[in-house]
Amino acid sequence: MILMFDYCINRLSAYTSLSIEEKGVLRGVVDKKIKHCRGDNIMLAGSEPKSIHVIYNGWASRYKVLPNGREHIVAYLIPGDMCDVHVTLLKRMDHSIRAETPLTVGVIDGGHVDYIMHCYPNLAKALFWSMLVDESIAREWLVNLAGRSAEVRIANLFCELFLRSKVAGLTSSDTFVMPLNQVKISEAMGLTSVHTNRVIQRLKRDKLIVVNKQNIQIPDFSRLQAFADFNGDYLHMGFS
Amino acid sequence: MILMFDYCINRLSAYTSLSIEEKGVLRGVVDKKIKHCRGDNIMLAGSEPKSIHVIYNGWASRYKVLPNGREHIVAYLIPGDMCDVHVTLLKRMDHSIRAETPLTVGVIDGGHVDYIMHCYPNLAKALFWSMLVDESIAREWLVNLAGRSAEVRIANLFCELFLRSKVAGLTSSDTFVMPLNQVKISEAMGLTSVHTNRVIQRLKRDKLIVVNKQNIQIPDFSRLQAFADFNGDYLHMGFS
DNA sequence: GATAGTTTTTAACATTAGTTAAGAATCAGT
DNA sequence: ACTGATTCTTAACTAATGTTAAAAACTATC
Repeated sequence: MILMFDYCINRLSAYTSLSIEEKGVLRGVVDKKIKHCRGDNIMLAGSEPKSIHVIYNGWASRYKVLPNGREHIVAYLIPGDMCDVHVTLLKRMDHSIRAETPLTVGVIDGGHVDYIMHCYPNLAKALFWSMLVDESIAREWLVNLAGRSAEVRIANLFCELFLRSKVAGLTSSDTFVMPLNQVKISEAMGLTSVHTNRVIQRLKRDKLIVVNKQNIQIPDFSRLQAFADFNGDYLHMGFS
Repeated sequence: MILMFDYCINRLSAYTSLSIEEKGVLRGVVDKKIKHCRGDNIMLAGSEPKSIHVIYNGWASRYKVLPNGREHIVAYLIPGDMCDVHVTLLKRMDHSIRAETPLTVGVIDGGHVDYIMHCYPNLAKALFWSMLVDESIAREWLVNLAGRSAEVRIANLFCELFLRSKVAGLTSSDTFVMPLNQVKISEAMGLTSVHTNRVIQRLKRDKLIVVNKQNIQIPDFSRLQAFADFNGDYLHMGFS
């Protein structure tokens, strides 16, 4: 359980190396852990959270609801990701966050956030950096939705999720865990679940991915990367 | 010319009221003005800019190039917007920025940025806030691309651009200036220019917008808003 | 190992948006 | 006012993705 925070530390370390002290501070400011069931909202659009949340395990999504009732996922959150650092400045959530699997989050409340921001400038920068990487990912998703066919788009998503999982320390060799079903993929990719299914079948048939329950193996990353027109620069984690 | 910076100050004022001193500091840190021709790159993906840029007049776009040569616009920048505050943390640009009209930018170089960040915490927060609003806009664009039909999508864009122009102080009553052609709209909306044209004709025919050269009049904003399924919360500027 | 719930798969058909290419209208510079 | 360049518009045709609904394959639980 002590290791829970390490996914987050791994991720921030892609930006800057954290001192033993800084890592200790990060672990120390977590006030409590909360467990959520799949489907629970961690945070609702319009709310004004006073604390920030770090995902220990499980996946979550940022999503918005359209008037026709359809829900659109604008980001996936994996272990180590922080949910809402931006509320230090934006006051109100402009989207909701939901647990997409059973999930545990660490809660760092407002006072502790302020403490980090004032006393640990290097940590503060790392937190802002992680927000900006989220922004960069959103921009790449825009290109993905606007300019790539369904097949290339989904292949691109798998490349991203594999690398993000890898940086967090969640992969074993060429395999990562993708605990979301095809409906959730379709809600993020702007496709129907039927079409998402057609596309994933083709990716499997062409051995670009090998799926075994929730484990996705990428037998040849560079082949998938080429097919997907994927360039990892936007993750700002030192990939070409 | 002294008033050039006011669009930016207007925008930041939607977040926090700036003191006379702070406004003076912002104006004072601008080292030089640069004029760009339409089509000029202000900043290239992969570069490591040391200064930040504020748009005085004219419009720009953030864009990425796909291997097939197609260019995708991921954000429009209007007078008062800052191009690249995030390079204080992200080092490399993950996208390019281009002047889409003749354009003047103010340049604030690195030293001055550091000075603001250290000595004017309120200003520093305002700059970070503007980045986070950009991120929020990117998320809304994701929903727009993934979940709305071409007609509603473009209507939504016009709502956004009208309100952003209004906050910057660029509108006169119900009219704003949209200096980009239909090709540029299509590059942002993930549509072909032919289809963009079809859609804009329908919006004009239904009097949701009235176009006169580069002036776009919105005779009944609430009607356009309803058609567009637009909710301005994501702009974080106090709209419902 | 039977049952209910969830997720994936299939199929037939409908619709939106893309493609290509050409013509009309508008604009900028002389 | 004339010319060339740009932008907008139209048309006929194509392709990608959406829609609906039902069946099959899993998964978890008793």
